[in-house]
Amino acid sequence: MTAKDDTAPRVTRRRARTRANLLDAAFAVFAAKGFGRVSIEEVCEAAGYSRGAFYSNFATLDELFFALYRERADLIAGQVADALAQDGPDLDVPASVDRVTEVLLLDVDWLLVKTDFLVHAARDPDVARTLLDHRARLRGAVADRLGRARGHTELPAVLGGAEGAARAVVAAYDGVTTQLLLDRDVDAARGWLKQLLTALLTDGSGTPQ
Amino acid sequence: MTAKDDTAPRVTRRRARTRANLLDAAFAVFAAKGFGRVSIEEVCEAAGYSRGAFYSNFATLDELFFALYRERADLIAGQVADALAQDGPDLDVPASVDRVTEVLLLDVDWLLVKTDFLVHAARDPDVARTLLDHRARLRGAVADRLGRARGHTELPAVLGGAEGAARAVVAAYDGVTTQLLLDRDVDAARGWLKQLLTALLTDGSGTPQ
DNA sequence: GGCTTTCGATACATCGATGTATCGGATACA
DNA sequence: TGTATCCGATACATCGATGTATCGAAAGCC
Repeated sequence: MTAKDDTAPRVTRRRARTRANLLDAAFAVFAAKGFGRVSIEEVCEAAGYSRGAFYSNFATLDELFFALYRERADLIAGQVADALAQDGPDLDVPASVDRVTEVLLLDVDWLLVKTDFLVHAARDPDVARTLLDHRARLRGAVADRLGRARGHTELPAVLGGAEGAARAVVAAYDGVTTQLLLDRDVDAARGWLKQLLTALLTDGSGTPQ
Repeated sequence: MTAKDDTAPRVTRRRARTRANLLDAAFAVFAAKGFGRVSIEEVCEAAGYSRGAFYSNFATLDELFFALYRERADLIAGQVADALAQDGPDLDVPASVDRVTEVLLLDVDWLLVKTDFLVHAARDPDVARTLLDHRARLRGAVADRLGRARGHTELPAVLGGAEGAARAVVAAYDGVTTQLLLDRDVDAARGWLKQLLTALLTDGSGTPQ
């Protein structure tokens, strides 16, 4: 009964460090070369370990990729939730759009890795389920926020309520991401996403210019 | 002077057939497994040839992929141009949206391959240039068509003219594509894209429901 | 500080994919 | 139909990546 956990390992600190180092290095390598063109060896080399360390922590490169995605996606989801929560009880659409846009289009490397993961998920129903869950959670947060937007503007009826509007927000984000991956112009993408979201959410009567 | 071409080869029919067969087989295999997980051998096996045939027609798998993308992208671009040209001198937005949506979301396999190509292009500036050119051509066709839309509705001012509206159309298409790759629901995607485009192009006063 | 457990490095065996060189058969042209 | 050319199949050499088994060393616990 002195054991704190059934499967408590005796040594954990070093292991946790190397695992985190491997994940960080993998993120950089994946972003630079693309998941499909990276070998286990390359990840280990970038992290400063040998393959022994890898196989001690992961069974396959897919497993590492999956863990990496999960980690970073949760991070971003938290940041978005924070950005949405910074409003008062009433929603200020332009301000929210600014903050969320800032968070979502912060790191091009993340968009690259995320797209690799999308390609991966598009062929594997189980992985697709995971990604769809993440997206649903994000969409839900946006819809919740929009549902409480009784303050400033009404949503366009064409989209079909807060849920539809949230889907539109996600679609706009995905669309702008695609262009950003090609031209790598983060500032243009941010401005463009703001413009799109404004057009979608304010029925054209929000910001005339 | 009897030669019809400087570099005219003496035998061409068989070669053209096998090349086309290889491209078709590669399309199917790429769609099923993803470019990053396909070997030259697999493509040849699917096409019913040996690797000798491959190396006689292509230098590398990337070269085949590039040719494949070019071929199909031109095909789709033509179909979109046709769909846009079917209107009279005045533009009927809902009808055009219907036709273009039909063409763009016809084949999920093509969307899969196209996304693989996007991932590829995102890491290679030269390839990115090619993809950006294709997109610019499509966008230009849409903008042209929208520019002549003096008939039914005015475009929302937020988007900034026909050029901006065309960018919005492409972004909506990309965004819907992302979702479609995950849930594989073509009908839902079509309906959703129509809804999005309507919301973007008609300022909310087009189709109230 | 001694002892046990775990982590990660090294070495090895294996497998698959790639690219090339060569050869037999098919194809177009006279 | 004969023939020169081209195309694609076969066989081989090579290389890189993977996975495993083993061992030395670091880390935690007493």
